[in-house]
Amino acid sequence: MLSATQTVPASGNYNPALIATIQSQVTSPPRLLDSLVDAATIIEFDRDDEIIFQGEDAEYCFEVISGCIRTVRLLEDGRRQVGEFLFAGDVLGCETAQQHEFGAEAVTACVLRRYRITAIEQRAASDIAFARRLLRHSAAQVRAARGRLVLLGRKTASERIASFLLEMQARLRPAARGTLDLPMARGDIADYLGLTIETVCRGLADLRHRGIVAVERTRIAIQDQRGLLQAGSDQLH
Amino acid sequence: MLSATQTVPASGNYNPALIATIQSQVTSPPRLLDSLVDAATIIEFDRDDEIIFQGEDAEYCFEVISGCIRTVRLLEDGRRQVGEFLFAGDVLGCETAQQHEFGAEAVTACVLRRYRITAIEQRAASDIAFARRLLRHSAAQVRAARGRLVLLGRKTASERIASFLLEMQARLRPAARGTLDLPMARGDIADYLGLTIETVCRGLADLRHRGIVAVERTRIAIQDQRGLLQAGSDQLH
DNA sequence: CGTAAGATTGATCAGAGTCAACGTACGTGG
DNA sequence: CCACGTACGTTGACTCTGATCAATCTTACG
Repeated sequence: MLSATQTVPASGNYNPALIATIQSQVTSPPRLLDSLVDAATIIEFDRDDEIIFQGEDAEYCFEVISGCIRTVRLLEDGRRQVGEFLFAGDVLGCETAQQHEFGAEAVTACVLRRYRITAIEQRAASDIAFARRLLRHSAAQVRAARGRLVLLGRKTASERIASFLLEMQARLRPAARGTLDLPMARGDIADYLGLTIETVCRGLADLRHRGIVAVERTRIAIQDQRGLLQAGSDQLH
Repeated sequence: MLSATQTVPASGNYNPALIATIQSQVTSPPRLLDSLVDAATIIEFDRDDEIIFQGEDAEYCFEVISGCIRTVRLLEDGRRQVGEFLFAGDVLGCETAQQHEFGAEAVTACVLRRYRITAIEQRAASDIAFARRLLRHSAAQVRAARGRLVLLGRKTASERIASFLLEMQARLRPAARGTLDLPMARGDIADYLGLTIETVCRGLADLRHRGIVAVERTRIAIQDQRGLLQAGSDQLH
């Protein structure tokens, strides 16, 4: 199963452009786990490799150097919910719980930096600036998850899909002007949005017919930003 | 609107039994904000009072002394999502964001202790044990919100209702043996579970017909615990 | 070039939403 | 103390969104 190849301990020479941080993290030039980088191990995974098993004891957490990860919760009968997608710069599994309640899988081939959770906890116990950075990160995670409650609880299929594209637009560095290259397949999007593959397709087709996006398999061109915003119903009351 | 009556500053003489902590918090006898109690103000609210307005600048956070609170997000067209219910001992709005992204309203008349967020941040900057307690709390919030993603994204109406009853059973001290007195109305439950009022009623009726619960308005008697667990599909893969 | 995995589209079905009527409990005021 | 009114809860009939089942198309890759 775990076909991960473990490479040399972190050499520290990563490509900063790859890890350009996004959105909320823009304010914190020293990234979340930077100060622990020397204690980390670089690990690579192939597409669909299991990075964290659902229910596994929480021993490690990971920072994404490149590639895309999904977190996943499986119900007994096979129903699947994707918790989040992670991209370069994002951190995975550092909410200290006894067990990882979501699994994590590689959406694309990816490179991660692995940290011991105990190391993080020790650092948090002695370095207050570090603890506060963790706290900020954690608060951002809370807000992100709660935002998704609205999407899953109250939005229609097309709204969910429009919101999803807006989120990806904000988080993915657009390939070309207004063009997104989605790393994940329709099934992953469906399980992220609480829909089926077919409904995701139809939702995209709907946005296409309305002239809002052009869809070419995994490549999405956003042609009407205002229309997409409107279609997403993201504005609050 | 705000018919809150502001009383004397915290006298510190609350009923500990009322605030008996639950579930995850059981491990931390010194409660989250105990050390700041002297800087807090006691505030009371009537049923349906607005405690935090959606979009309001984040200046205060609250600890529930008694009563029940709901956090709420409204979309422009009136669709509503309840983020969480809070009971005695729970803490509200201490995830430091610029604004409160959910509003908060009193489900029942309630008594709160109000803290300045700046006070919390200052304390977190100087007291590392406090910062770690905040971190634990925040991590618990992340896990709770993510658990709800599965419920909203992948569970059927009856499963959501069963899960809800199980959650309330765990969080509410049962009135009598196996009996829950729900403080919230059907509409609140519906908006918490991403359903309509009617579907909540039908779901309860369904559980009743299956001999799992007895329903009498706001009072729910759980007659078949195993059946309820099964109906909730809460076991993971 | 052939195969397989993924994406799309169509037809049909079912679960939950909507609309409407009715029941029940509680609080208020006569 | 009772009668009424209101808010909330329940149930039924019907509708509609999104799921399911099935067929076809496209692309990537061996």
